[in-house]
Amino acid sequence: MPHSDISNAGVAALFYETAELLELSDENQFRIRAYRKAARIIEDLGKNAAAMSREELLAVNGIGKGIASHISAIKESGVFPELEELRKKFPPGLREMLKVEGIGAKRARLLYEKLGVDSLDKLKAAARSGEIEKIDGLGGKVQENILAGAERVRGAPERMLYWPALLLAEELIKELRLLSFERAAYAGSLRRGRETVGDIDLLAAGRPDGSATGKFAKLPQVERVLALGPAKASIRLKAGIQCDFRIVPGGVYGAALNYFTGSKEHNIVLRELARKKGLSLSEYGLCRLSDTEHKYPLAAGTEEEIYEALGLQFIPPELREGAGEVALASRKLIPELVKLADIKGDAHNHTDFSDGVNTMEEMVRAASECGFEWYFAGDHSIPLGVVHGLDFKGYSSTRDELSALAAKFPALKLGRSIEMEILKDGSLGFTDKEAAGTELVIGAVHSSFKLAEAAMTARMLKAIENPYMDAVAHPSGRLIGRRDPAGALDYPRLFQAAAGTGAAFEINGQPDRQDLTDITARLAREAGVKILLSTDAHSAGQLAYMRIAVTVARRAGLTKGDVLNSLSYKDFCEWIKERRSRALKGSR
DNA sequence: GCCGTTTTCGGCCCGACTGTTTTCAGTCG
Repeated sequence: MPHSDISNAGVAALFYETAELLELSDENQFRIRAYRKAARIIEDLGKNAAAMSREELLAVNGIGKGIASHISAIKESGVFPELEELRKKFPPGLREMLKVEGIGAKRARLLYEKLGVDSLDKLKAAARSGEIEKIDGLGGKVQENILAGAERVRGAPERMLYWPALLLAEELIKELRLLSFERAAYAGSLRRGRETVGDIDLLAAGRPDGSATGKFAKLPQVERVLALGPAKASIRLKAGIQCDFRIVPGGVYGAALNYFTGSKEHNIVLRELARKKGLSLSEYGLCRLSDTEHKYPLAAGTEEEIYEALGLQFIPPELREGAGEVALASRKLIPELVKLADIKGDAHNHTDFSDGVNTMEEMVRAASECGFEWYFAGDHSIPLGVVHGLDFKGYSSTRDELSALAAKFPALKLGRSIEMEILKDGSLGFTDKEAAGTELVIGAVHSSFKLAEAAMTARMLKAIENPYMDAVAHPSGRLIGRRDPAGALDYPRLFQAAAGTGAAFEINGQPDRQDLTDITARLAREAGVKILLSTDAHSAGQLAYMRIAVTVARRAGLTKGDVLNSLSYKDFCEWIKERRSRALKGSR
């Protein structure tokens, strides 16, 4: 029976496991790299890999004949035969051991072959009994570290949401400034704007003489020091996340920032490109191959110089995932991404009329202080009783209240939006006649998440076909780390329908939503769907979440023109009016 | 296993830190 419904995450997991077992087999490192790369590419594909044709798969950079055949075998049988063979060679416990800090493939295999260690428990026992230090090449210190590492091993590595990690990084950078580093920045996956991060990477310009890393390792935020050298410190923060801090000379700050921002895949593509030009790229700059001491860099001070010296357009950090962006940059096809300064307003948020904590006036004041040109104050609709969803009467009376605020905030154009319930059958919380009397409808699902894929897709399609559905909010319903996305929604169909009625889709900026994601937002734009960036603020302070929504949009490659928030108040209102009138004609 | 304006074979990014060694392997990012 074909298993074309196997998810991309499922396929990727098989390839990641294959890479690990090949590593234990001491296989060709480039073959291992190819599996890891393919796994990452598949994770971020957007479309279901198992449902793609061989030709489509081969067109993806990083997927060749081998991987394409493997995917087709997995689709047919549900298993990956090569992986099944590898699994027979090593006990499953060896993969557990690889999670221990300081144990890689070589040591795991060494411990297995010399001592028969094939589980975390046996590993701890071997360390305690002093057997490990007797092995050639290992010693007492290694044994000690392995024991400590084995005690700390947990399940899946914990990742922190983008927003708290960002605030933490900004706090640490303030500390670095107090240590008199003038130039310091966060890099890594945080700078690339990934929805969660596994660690925080910090960089500062200065003399790597050991005094600064030492001071950094003594900051009050530090729980434990993992490694400490003159140029680099790795620490575990009390907030429960690792932080790698690196000091580089000011002259190579740009090269270091580029290297430290990654992604690893992006760096590899850049370095390969450099090699083809007879150059070598590292955190010390772009140098001639002969200049092994990095004494005469051709570019090093800024990232811009490096991309230019490689013959590339500058690539914003959010696009540096090794997913073809370097090829685009070489043809000058990187778009001008939307930025926070382009954003003129927010349309999805809440007051204390429903489940927000601030009054309408407080929200409007906060919006005004954000420098917005316009603000559509929102609230939930019926029948969402638990959050005091408004009926049409409630919507109308609170809209009058909003109008009364206009005089107090003359610089801010105001509107009233409603986060409209999409019921189980796809109908809306308001009748069509009532919906026609609203200024902006943003539809959302808050119940019956567990419908099967077909039923959920049909429900959303019906909602999108409603001519008053102006935008669809957080379609997957996921809460990162707490609630999984609604089972495999058929996004291509939803986006096709939305392109037909002109309905927009939202990128929700709540830290644990980020929904649409970078991947689905990219698909939406390709289908011709407009995107609404939303804070979904439930308090005045949460209007800052627009920054998150913009980051997701940038990762999706969206420009100002793709995003409704960049429209002036007049144009935004015009968009709503025209969209509804077109959808009404289409629905007749 | 992937890839190609030096093509279908022979390459494939680069460096810091640690611990164990006296020049390097393993791990990590």
